[in-house]
Amino acid sequence: MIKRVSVRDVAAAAGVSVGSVSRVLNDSGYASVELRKHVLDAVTALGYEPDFTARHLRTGRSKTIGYLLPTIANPVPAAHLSEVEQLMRSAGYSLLVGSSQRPTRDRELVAFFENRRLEGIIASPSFEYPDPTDCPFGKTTLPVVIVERDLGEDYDCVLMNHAGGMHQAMEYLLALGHQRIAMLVSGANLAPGREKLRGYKAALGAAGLQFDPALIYMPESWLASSREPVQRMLQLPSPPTALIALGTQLLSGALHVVRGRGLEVPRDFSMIGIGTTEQLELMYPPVTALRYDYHRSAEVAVQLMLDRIEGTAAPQARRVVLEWDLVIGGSCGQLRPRS
Amino acid sequence: MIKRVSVRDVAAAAGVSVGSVSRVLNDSGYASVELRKHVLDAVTALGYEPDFTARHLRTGRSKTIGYLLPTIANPVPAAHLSEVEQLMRSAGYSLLVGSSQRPTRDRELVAFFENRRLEGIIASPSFEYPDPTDCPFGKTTLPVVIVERDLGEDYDCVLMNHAGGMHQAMEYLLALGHQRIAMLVSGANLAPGREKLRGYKAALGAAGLQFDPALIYMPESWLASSREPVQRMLQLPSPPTALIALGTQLLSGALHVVRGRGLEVPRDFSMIGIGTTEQLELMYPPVTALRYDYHRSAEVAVQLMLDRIEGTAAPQARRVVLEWDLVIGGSCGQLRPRS
DNA sequence: TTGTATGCGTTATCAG
DNA sequence: CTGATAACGCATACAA
Repeated sequence: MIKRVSVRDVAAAAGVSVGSVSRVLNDSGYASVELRKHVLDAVTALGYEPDFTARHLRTGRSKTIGYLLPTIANPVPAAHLSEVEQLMRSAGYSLLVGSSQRPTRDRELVAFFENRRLEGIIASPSFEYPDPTDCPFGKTTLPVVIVERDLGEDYDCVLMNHAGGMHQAMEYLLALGHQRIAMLVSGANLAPGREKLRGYKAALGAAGLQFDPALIYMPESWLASSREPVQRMLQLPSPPTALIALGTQLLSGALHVVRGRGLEVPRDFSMIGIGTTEQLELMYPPVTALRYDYHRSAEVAVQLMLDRIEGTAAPQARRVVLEWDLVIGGSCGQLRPRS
Repeated sequence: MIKRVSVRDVAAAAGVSVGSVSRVLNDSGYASVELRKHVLDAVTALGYEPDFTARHLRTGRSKTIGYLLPTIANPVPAAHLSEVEQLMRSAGYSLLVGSSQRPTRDRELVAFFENRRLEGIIASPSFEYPDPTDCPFGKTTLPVVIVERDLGEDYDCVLMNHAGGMHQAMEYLLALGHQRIAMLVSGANLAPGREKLRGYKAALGAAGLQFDPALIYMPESWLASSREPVQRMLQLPSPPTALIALGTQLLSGALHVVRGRGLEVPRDFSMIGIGTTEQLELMYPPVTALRYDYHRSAEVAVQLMLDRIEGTAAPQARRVVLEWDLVIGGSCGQLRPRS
């Protein structure tokens, strides 16, 4: 443990009291120009920087928030985390990151964040806790902002209009004449997956079409291959003529199977994918896709959190729903009669 | 600021002194069974948990380390971060994450980590600072472990044998008869890219072949498309017959161009990629690739760090170099005479 | 074996 | 306007 310069050293060097040093540095209370100068000179001379921990202990403000997510290895949440980290840092806060891996650890991490006196939690838990009494965030007094999960009306949250995004994608394909449209989405047990399925069904219903479970593939894990299920779908008596794959891996697997069967995109088969702006720019040929604006989502999450911390927010929970952009590429075509 | 239970409350409830409470909880000094029982009962009754910050201020141990990287949005470092976070947490440490984005911010983050009295820094800086006097880690007294960067002999570091990995890949292709082998690698300015180029040249030299810069594409950014450069290469008078693309995006772009020119893999053209175990499992058709064991790398980084923190490490810096596995898939074939 | 008292580095509340 | 001093919650040297 190395000796560091403290307020006392500064006070001694400046020939003033510790209280005065603190007042100058925090612009609290009064300080004559002369005294201020002495203090500031001593500060630069000694290279003094106030200690974060001591300040935290005294003021109760840790200037740190926790970010809880299932795993940082999943690139989409990781991109969100990255944005939040930047925005929070420019607002003067640090990020303590916790990956829960297992649902049971959601709870542990919240307890841990609380014990470290963080000022808030931004979370995408690995489970949605339908029973509010055993929700990990139920007892905490910390401000909580939920991202991409639906934990009910009690929490500030920012989520995407997955149903609406899917609806857009479906309407686009339906307008091109497609009627047998497959859907590949991961995370059946969470809001994003559930809502997408809802949007899918709604669009189908609005078009007066029947829902066929054989055209749906919803793995729980984001690490899942779509090759076998797509293979199966294409062997159906009445195979799909279009496919919506909301996952990079899901899309590439499907693309491979489709091409392997001699189908050409978009002539014989239409596809819609998903991705961030960066991912979509790299795809070639350009695929028609829902574009995820993780930057905007992060912005909202940070704003909700800061409003809570500063206390400028109304007491009731706020729900912000963001829309998807359907970016038209070249992977969809008019349905052609089967040969 | 809500009132929390403190040692004093526990002491009062147990009818003992604060010192005794502390001793019982930390197993330091003596404590009779009876006293211990009283304390423990009071602790559970009140739900007391020692305050992290106060303990930190008192003991000087923050039980937190900083992880510095260019951006969490890049999936490969993010996977590494994810592993480190888990391992560190089971060792009782938290991770404060900082993405530098710009090289100038490497320095800011180190200062910040120092100010918060973290116990160490695991870093993949965005620049390698050839001049040791202006290295951001030069002045810090914190233990530092460098990941996937070469900052010289003064730092503990864990890196991959990129030259060796590339050498393996080259030998494999050379043995198949290929002589014109293209190389696509990002990060020309950092150790991973630089070393891969070195391995490439070495393998070429060992085989008595000439180095041709026209077969090299080394963008600085990990977000870069390989389509145009590969297009150019295939139009050369003497085009490559094989290609090593060490990046998922680089590979998929190249694959698209190659197929677009009517070449079939592996019959007409051989390719070698890169990825984590999870990524490789999802690729289809299975591609021959260098497998990155980020788990192992994280393990080593954490061990190096813990050895430093616990002080069990020898004073001199340790350099751990890990090998790549060349996983044979189905994307490479014997060179066939040109038609 | 246990209790008391001091200090970690701040900020904040008082007098002066 | 400024200086002394008391906390914040804990660990520990020392006294009992």
